[in-house]
Amino acid sequence: MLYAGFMSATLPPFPKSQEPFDPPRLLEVGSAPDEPCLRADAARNRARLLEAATRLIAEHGVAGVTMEAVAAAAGVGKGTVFRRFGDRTGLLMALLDHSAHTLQADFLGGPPPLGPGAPAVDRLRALGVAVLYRSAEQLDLLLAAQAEPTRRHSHPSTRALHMHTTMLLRQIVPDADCDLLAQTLLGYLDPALIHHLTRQCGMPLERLEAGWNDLVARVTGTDAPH
Amino acid sequence: MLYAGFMSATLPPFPKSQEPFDPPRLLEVGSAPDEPCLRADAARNRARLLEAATRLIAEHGVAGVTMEAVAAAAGVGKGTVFRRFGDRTGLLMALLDHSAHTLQADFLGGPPPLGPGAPAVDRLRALGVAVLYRSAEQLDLLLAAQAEPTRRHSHPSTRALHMHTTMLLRQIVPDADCDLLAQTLLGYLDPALIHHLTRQCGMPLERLEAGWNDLVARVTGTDAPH
DNA sequence: AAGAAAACTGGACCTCGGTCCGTTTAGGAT
DNA sequence: ATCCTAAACGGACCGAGGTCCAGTTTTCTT
Repeated sequence: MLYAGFMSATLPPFPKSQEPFDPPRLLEVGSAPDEPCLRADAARNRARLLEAATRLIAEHGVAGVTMEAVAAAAGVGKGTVFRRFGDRTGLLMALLDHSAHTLQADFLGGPPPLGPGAPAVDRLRALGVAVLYRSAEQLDLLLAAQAEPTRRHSHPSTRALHMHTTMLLRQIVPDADCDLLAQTLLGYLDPALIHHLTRQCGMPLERLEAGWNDLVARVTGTDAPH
Repeated sequence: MLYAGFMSATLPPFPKSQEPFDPPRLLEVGSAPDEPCLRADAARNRARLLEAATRLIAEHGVAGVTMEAVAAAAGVGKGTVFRRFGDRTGLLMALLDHSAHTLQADFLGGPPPLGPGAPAVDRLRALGVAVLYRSAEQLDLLLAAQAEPTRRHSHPSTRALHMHTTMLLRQIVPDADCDLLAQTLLGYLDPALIHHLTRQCGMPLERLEAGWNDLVARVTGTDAPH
């Protein structure tokens, strides 16, 4: 959605297909029934590739996920991997897609306090904690998937999280610049930061969790929980 | 300071030199008179390389700064560039070193409100604004120099900024987890975020500045300025 | 069923960051 | 002045990400 423009612009008469890539359709709420419907062989190869990548991670860690290795392990050519996922980041993101989608479903339509029904502050608190633990779980993958700085904030799942946070904030502090406030809050949940704090500084997750609650309290001007 | 360990560990009997690199000595306050004192030729080449890199940026933008191109432009071998700066990030960082050092001198010993003498809250506000404008100026370089997520928070200049921020916070809200609070605040000043907000969302710097002041007010529980 | 367009495939190829190691040189000691 | 050694040098080399395009397969149309 950022490259599509210039990509198709650069090949006037030729195959004209291009603009491949995996549609990380996330912003839609429920499970979208309208899969982009890949061609049968393409869908099969996509599945194989994801499976191969997962296996490689299990065996050699994220660093072992070489585009060539994945291709080989899946029994396809390298070009196929790139056509499907765009680049390495795209492949790794695809691996994270499921958990991202789950999280999203949870805060959009799941049970309170994460989902609708609870007061906004509580939802916000729950959101941070949920993200925190999910990130801690998949930290390596998240770090590796971290796109170049220019794209970080454009990824659909990031956008969705940001939109949701902004919306919650607007219910709590309607007069603030909730857009910026949301960015700040989410910054606290950045995988790189979590990595630094937990693995390099040795902080336990509980402290980060407390820090989140405190942060929410300060930023929204509400009381800390309990 | 993170690699030194394992690097020297991997070459037992050999040249044993290694652990090359540019000492980004930043944490020392004044200008350190004890340069690591490179050999004459090394110092000359270092200067040439930085100059060449600067020229390349001016001509082709940051993307034009290829290690090989820099080496060629400086009339040295590629190995020399790596020996001096470790990797591309190191080279780019070195380019930023001067402005980083200036900023640091300013908040450590410059005139108020940035330097000592003003109330801590004012210093904190001034700090954010200063960082904001410096980042906006050197945004491309900062983005390109952004190290892999694992190292981001270990860089000396980042550490220094963090330490200083923590210290200021401790004077304002002694009972808070100032370490985490500082991380949050600094997260707001992350180049990637600034890039996103100003260039992708089209926000003017003034809004970011206001956002910073508001954030400081909320986090420290003080009043917004004016 | 046949034909054509669209989509997909695979691997040769390119670039660039990073490593290695045999050679050269600075500069202190004798 | 000479020697000696640690330091610096440079460019061949390697691996990985990413591009390209000629050839193949699927799917749609008639």
